[in-house]
Amino acid sequence: MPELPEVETIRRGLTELIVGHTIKTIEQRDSKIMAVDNRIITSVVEGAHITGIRRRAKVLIIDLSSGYSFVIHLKMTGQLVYRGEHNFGAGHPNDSLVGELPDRSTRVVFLFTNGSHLYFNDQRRFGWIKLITTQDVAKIDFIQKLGPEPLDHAFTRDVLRTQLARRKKSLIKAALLDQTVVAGIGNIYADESLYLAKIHPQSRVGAVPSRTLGRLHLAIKEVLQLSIEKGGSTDKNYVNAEGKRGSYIDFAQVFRKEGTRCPRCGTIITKIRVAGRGTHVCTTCQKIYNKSTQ
DNA sequence: CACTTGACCTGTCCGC
DNA sequence: TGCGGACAGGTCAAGT
Repeated sequence: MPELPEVETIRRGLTELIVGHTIKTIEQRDSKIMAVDNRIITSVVEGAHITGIRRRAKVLIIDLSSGYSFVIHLKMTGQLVYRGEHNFGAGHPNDSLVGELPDRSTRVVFLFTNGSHLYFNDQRRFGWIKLITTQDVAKIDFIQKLGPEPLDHAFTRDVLRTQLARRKKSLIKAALLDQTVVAGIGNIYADESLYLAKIHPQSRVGAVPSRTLGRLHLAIKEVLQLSIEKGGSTDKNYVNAEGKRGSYIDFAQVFRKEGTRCPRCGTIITKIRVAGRGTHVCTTCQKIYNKSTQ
């Protein structure tokens, strides 16, 4: 479940590993994931080199010298793993979660002229890769609708308040998961941010006091920033560009912590269902705001 | 328009 | 041991 910190970690890793590389060819093994006409691959991909890698929300954008870009969404179980010409064989003594590649969940393979490979693995096949002109990336409907990047300086307390004002009747967790409100937050960081800000996920947005939303703004930034420093969170599937785990999950306060004690007050953390998602909460620390008392 | 729910997928786990 | 069903959750389509 790559969210903003995981995708950012992959972006940084791939920037080191493949920017400047020239693409020899692409192997599309699953048309549900990627279905680009081979004539287009020949004309704008083969022989092009990678000029840069960007991220918007949970989307990765790989720019090519030909004026085209790969737009990649990892969804739930997508991975982008690089293997140099010194391929890790089976039993290589590293902490890679991924064995020999390609394997049965490999959907797309990028082959570079220096003999190295980039593998797109996706167990559940929710992810996708599109190839469009670099100019058109910003015109993709999904990207156009995205809300602000939470780690940008432009994302102020007031921006969060304004964005949330459109969803006054929603449960606050549902609003945080809405990519048009704030971009890049998924289930893990929604739960962690709400815990840090001491807001119950079933609170109605319109009932949460303005200063409490200020606390939430700070919590979102803190949680995402810490996770990037820890290389993201590996629950089961996520790996970075080198196939290695992230360690943020060890720092999580509530996510997947049901049955353990709240670090702040000692209450047992419970797991409930909010907005159709498994949700972790300390019912003592996290206040529920419901009536529009404001 | 605002908001909620189900579908898309596959691997894993739990109870019988 | 095998098997059905629930569950995982990012995003979109369809529903209220």
